[in-house]
Amino acid sequence: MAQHGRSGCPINLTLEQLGDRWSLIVVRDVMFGNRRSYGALLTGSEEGIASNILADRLKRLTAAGLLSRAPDPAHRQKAIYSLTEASIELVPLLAHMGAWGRRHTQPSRELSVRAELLEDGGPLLWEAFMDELRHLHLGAPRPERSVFAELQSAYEAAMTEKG
Amino acid sequence: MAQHGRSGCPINLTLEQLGDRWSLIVVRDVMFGNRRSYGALLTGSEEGIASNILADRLKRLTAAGLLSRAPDPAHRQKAIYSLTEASIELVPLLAHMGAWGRRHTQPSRELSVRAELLEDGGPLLWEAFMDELRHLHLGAPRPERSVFAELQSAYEAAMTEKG
DNA sequence: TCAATCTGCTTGCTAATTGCAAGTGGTTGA
DNA sequence: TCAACCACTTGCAATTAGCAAGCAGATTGA
Repeated sequence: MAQHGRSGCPINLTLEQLGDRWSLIVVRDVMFGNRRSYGALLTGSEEGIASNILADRLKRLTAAGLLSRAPDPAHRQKAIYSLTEASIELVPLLAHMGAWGRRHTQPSRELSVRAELLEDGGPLLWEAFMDELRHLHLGAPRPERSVFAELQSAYEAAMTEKG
Repeated sequence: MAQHGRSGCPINLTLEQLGDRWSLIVVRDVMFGNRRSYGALLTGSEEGIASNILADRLKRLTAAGLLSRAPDPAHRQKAIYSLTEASIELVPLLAHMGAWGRRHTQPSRELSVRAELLEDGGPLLWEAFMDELRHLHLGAPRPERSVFAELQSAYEAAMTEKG
């Protein structure tokens, strides 16, 4: 019952795993950007994560069971990171974070369209997206609907519109 | 459009405000524990927050518009901290964090009952709770249902059961 | 075949943040 | 009047963040 942490409160325990400035950014990029390798996460990073911090977070998240790591058959040096069921179940949390941020911070338009879509779609859309992530990361059968493609095309449309 | 932060992504901006180990703990204690003063937050802290960190977080959260600060008429030195509309709208986020923590960490039973109630109640319960918080913190009219009392009695029942 | 490049990290180093312990100075109640 | 109280500060050591450079194995191209 008594865990090593500060308290047994589930909110606190979640915060102990994810309560820092970078862990959820990494999860977000794997999840919504489908960036699956160290290099893709480093160079694609909107926020400019430092290489040592990325390396550290990949280790911690893997140790915590939020990412899994497999060798890339096409490139012996490379590893492929995948979401786990635990991190896939962060979808509703990230959707709410996006929704709150959209309302109470000053986000840029292009980077908000996905959050808006997720918010409007609600739990039904989240479930569909989670099913798709289970296909992409856990080898589950491919679902009919591709929320990922919907989010991506909305994002790209907003990007070209911006120019 | 270009804000001072790392990027304009709403998830990132939320993380920049709340992505640390203590900010949401403070909000949680004001929200669910109705701890409204520095002393109440310090001595009631389940996780044992340090006094300087509490002082720092109260300042930051107030500056960010997540708490408001008013003098206590009964005690000139004291201040009363209240939630704002922005922090009241964190209810769904905290509910999801509790739900995720219940599933993917090892929380203690007593500290999980409120999270369980919130999870089972869903968005309808969250809205009722938010209405009550608007009454307690923003002076809105008192709603009929007191989710606060429901959560509290469930928590106390679990505590006496534990002994 | 072999040099150039790429990839996934590591290593130094400095600045900022965390957290403990002790202190400070106004406030209150007897 | 004075001891207890209360809301913070301050000093200091330890951890963490973040920049810049380096490095070894893998791959690519001529």
